Amino acid sequence: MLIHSKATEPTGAAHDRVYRALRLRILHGEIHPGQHLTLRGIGKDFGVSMTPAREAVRRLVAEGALSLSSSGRVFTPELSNERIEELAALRALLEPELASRALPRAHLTLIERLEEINGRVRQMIARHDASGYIRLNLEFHRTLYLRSQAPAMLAITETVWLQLGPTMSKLYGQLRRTEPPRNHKLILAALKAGDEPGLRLAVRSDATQGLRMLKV
Amino acid sequence: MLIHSKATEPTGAAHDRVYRALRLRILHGEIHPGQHLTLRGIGKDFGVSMTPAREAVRRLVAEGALSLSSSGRVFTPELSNERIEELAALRALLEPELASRALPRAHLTLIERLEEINGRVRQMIARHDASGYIRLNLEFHRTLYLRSQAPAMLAITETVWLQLGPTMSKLYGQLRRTEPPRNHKLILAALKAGDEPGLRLAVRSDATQGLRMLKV
DNA sequence: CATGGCTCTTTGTGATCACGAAACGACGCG
DNA sequence: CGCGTCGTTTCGTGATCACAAAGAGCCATG
Repeated sequence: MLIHSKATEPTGAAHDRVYRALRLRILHGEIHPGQHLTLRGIGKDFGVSMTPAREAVRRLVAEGALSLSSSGRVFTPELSNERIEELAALRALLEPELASRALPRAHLTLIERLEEINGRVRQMIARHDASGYIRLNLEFHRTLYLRSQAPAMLAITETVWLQLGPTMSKLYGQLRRTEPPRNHKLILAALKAGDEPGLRLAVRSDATQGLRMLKV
Repeated sequence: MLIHSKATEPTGAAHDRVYRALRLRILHGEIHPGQHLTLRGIGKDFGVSMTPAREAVRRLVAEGALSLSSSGRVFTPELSNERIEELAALRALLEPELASRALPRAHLTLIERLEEINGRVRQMIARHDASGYIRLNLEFHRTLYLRSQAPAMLAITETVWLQLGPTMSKLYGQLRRTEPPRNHKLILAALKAGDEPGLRLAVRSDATQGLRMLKV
């Protein structure tokens, strides 16, 4: 089997393609906590052999997005209460800092883009699309934090999101009521006003509020 | 080649053994920034094939300890000024929080152990052992932070150390003067006094002071 | 009906190989 | 003497295979 391989994807190595696809599925909460994955199954899904699948999985394990049992079986971790609180504390520590660094660089075009994303967040809430809600909520935050010009800090923050991914889907899947993104409005207001303490507070609240409901 | 394999190491998979060994070498600054590594070379060093070497390298790349060029060549990254400042800011953000969480649990036996480690840090400074200094300095911090019962936060902090590893070795290799660990004494004093703001300040200073000298 | 052992299947691990691309070196031309 | 060009070597990538261990299912026995 030496032919085929890409066929549709002109860029990037196979293991990287598998990694990115799996990462998005985990980040968007499309894989349930405790669900098992097999290297041969992943390889078959993406039309590659075990080798690239193994590398992608290893990378995700290193980032905390996946766990492996003593025998090497791979699965999405089920987070304990302490772990959830700790990851929420990390978000509360990192994200206000990122937002604060983005504030002096947040011009009107950025704010308008954030408002547009926020509108789509509202749509997802209205149609009870949990996965779409998570995806657009993260896009809202990432769009803001990208302005902070702190790639290492943003990368670490994203690994925290990644670890929370499967658990968050459980939360928003259970979430029945259509709660409007109040904290997002506060974030936008603080951005417009150049209110740094208010921005930090709003971001911190937004990062921690939802996770409080996750406690078993 | 189906025989041999372990022979000396009864526990753990081969890729994990390679990963841990490489990780320590990077963390202790025994690999210079910009130095190239080859999978076949790593495999030969550890008596394994390319497969476990590749997995170990991939994992370290995921943690930011190694970089790979567009063609897949692996090397320790040379950090830019902005990157160093950002990683220092991350240390300044994370480590005071870890120390603060450890404070209520820091009993006398822990403080005595920290003082013993600190004494060995002084020895390393006296004998101009850069690698040993880095190793014991990290052990000082990790011993304290382990008490905070925040494994995810500690793990992220260690990846920050890992990214700084090769660059730190350059710093301490150039460091001629025998500077005593003043901040470590401040940390120990604050721990004994139960002085939480003082502890945060001392830890923050210790995390950022050395890195200021690294700016090119 | 529960439980223990047995076999067959599934799965991860590591070694090896073919392939293409990048790096390296030397030679020759200007 | 400098520089480009071509052949050689080195390297990463992905596929495939043998192997061991863990799982799952099943039957027999208490």
